[in-house]
Amino acid sequence: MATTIKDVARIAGVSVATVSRALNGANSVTAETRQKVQAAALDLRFTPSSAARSLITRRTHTVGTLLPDLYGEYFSELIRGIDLSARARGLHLLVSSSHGDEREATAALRAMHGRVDGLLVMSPHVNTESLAANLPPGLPVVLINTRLPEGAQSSFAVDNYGGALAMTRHLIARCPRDQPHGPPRVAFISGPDNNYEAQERLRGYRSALAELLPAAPELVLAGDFSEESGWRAGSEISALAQRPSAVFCGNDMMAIGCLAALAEAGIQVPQDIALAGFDDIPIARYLTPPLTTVRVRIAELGSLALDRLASAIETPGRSSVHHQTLRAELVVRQSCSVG
Amino acid sequence: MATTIKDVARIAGVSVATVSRALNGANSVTAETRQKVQAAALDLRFTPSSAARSLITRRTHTVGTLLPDLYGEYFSELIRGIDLSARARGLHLLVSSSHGDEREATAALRAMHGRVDGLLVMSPHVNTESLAANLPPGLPVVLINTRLPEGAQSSFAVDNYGGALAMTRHLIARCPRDQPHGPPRVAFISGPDNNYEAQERLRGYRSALAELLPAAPELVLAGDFSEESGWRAGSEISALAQRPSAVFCGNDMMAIGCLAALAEAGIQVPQDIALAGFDDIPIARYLTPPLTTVRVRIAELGSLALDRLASAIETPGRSSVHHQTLRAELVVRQSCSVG
DNA sequence: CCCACCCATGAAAACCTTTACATTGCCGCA
DNA sequence: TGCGGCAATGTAAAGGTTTTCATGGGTGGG
Repeated sequence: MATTIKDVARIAGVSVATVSRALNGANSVTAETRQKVQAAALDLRFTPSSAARSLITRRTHTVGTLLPDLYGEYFSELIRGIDLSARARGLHLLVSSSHGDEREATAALRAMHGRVDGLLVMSPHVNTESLAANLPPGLPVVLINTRLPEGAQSSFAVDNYGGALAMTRHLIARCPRDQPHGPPRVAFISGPDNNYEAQERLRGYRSALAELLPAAPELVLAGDFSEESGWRAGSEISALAQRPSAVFCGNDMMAIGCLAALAEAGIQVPQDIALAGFDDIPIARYLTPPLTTVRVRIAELGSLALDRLASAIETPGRSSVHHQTLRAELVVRQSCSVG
Repeated sequence: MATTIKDVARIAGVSVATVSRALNGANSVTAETRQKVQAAALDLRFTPSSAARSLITRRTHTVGTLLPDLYGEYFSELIRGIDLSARARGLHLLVSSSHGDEREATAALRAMHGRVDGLLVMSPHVNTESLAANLPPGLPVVLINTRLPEGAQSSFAVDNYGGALAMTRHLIARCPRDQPHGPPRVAFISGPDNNYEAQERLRGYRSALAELLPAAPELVLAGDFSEESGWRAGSEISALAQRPSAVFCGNDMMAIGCLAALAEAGIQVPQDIALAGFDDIPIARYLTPPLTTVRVRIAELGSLALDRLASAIETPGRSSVHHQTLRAELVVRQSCSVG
């Protein structure tokens, strides 16, 4: 460790205060003095102790992210977007993830205490109360894809409901009424029960069904957003006596698994059945067939949330809470083109 | 901010030293006193300031990771593995990525100064000298997939060379000598030039070629590990007058892009051409056709590296440097089954 | 019964930086 | 010439915790 600001002061022949001022760009320092100090600092490879600095400054220049998981391209993209904006602002990124239950999540929350200037939260296990209870009062927080709280936090969300609604409508409409296989029938592979996004997508599916096929029963298969669960659901569908005309998967990962299961069963997409996903992860367009999906600008979501958090950190007083919902747009590719 | 150790001391009616001892589990505290202190701490929602603590302890309980990028499932998996082990040890994770050049990389390196107890480095832009120059002398560092240095850092690597060698051999062997389409010919889609892993994989390809097809010229297409570059290379291959019998992609992402390009050109895999990737990312098995690839236990790689780092942090003296290479195993799926 | 020792606790130093306040020296103006 | 004021720098406090050393009281043995 060794070299501290005192060493620099000694070598440069000035006081520690002057060193601090010179290195932090304060204006009341002679050019000559500043140069002496900088030379000494460079010479000694001085790097200020961030612990000491943040002890007095009460700034860590670090933001924390609380994520439910780190698995798959969705989070990969999200973190990428967050990281992009964070680095642009000179902020460091502390990641915490995979907390299975609320106890773990609040522990993670408390652990952030004093390590971060702000928090990006995307977790099904965290609600407004537990945030208030486990975080220092003034800490800026931005929520991602959680239930819109009445509370004081800004939030960003994707229009999961609208996207799912549009996609389900599309899947119903693509199937001509007078086709030989009977009426259109759309199955839905759901995400984890406690996941807000999954719930919203399911809600969108149900709304469209109620609207366009009020008589038809819903056909929902349990999934958990993993490829494997998509595969299992796909197998179930293959075994069905009356095969649906389309399968709408709660996310792209499950669509990938489902596609594999269908292929294994000799069911062709889109000829025999249409397939759609949600998220438009980068590889979606490269599947065979390219996957119809709902585009969510995941990286942008992360970027925007971090931008918002950064500005909340910079201007602590003006807590202009605001909620933004990002549109989700239909991306029609071959996996559900009309035979 | 407010509540500090002093407040707890006042409420509990003891000194700050006793509070510190009681909360940190020191043995020389009466059960009664400890209970009083804990009650007070709980009551005031006291959380120690990590800045103050690490100022004196010289421990941050945080490890940093320097990654070249955050794009795609490879890094998603790597971080997942790292995070898994980190959380098991109560360590926090500071991620830094996407530094395009050496200047950015060293800046990121210096920024870690004092924020972390150890560093996990996987970057093409960082060498032993720049590590030594930009980090405090005693900081434990573990390298991932870099050129094995003579230096004092432990390192973990995947046997990229061996994996590529085995895969190329397999691709050559699968093609019977007396088949109508002529002799076996294996193309290789390379990764970024400055990437050590990419270089090793290319080297493995070349070795196998030199060994089994000494007369044949190599066929290397430029790629950069992204799906898109795989797609471009796939298009080039489709347009080739004399089509190779197999394409070996430097990683799975490029294989996905390449597969899409081939499909678009009406070339069937594996009937018309065999396709193989590298990494065995989770979705590889769910492609159509399922992708033959080289399995790299990516998450395990991250876990092991972090475990190593953690033990280096815990026992600073015993700097038992060691280098470990993880085997890469062939995973044969349908994308290169013999027609 | 007294003394030595140990155990629980308290007081204070140390960690390193920033910053409010004090000081010094200089210039210009009266 | 003397003084107000300003610009540059120094001094010291503050930030919250851990830890060393000191202290006090109690206990066991002589």
